[in-house]
Amino acid sequence: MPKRLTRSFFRRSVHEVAPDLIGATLLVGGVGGILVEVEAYRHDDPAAHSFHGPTSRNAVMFGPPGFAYVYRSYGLHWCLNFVCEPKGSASAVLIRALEPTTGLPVMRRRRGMTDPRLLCSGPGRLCEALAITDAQYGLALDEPPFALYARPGEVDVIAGPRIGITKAADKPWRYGLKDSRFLSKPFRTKV
DNA sequence: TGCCCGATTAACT
DNA sequence: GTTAATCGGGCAA
Repeated sequence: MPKRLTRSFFRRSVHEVAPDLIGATLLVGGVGGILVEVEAYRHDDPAAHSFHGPTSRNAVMFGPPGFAYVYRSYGLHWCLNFVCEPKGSASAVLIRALEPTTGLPVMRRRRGMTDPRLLCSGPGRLCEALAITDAQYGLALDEPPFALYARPGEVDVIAGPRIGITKAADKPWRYGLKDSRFLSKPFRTKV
């Protein structure tokens, strides 16, 4: 079994942590798979929830790294982030997609569909499949129900613009597993 | 206090 | 391609 990641893994720049998460395995309550798509958000990034300073929603982003930031998106969906960098820098990695490997029947039931490519390909879909809600807000990522495992070897990581934002939309801070069929959207191949 | 918009998704035309 | 569902945050008044 690959090495277990501890919270010290997150004590680095969000732009080092984010690409290093691609290929790692995330399980929540024993259900999950291989991370194939994430995005980095920095405290000085106008698109980041922490940009305007601490609020009750983003408070965990201003705490120590290695904890879960969960927020409601569009009043409907939950989105999962991993807090990074030294305490107070308020940076986080948005977990956008994973390749389901463990607990497929549970995920199919929660999502109400069977196509494995639609189970966790998108931040809201992923949270529904893994049963992430505000109940996981602020929990440590190296303790149950979370379990993270380092990727077994090197992988091809590709970068591109982030999705669904209008501010700082030109920054290539979306990272993905090259040629994965489980991305929420394909990365535009360079011409 | 009220208004607009957003790190989305599924179901439409 | 467009749109409804649905609600907290930021900002103007």
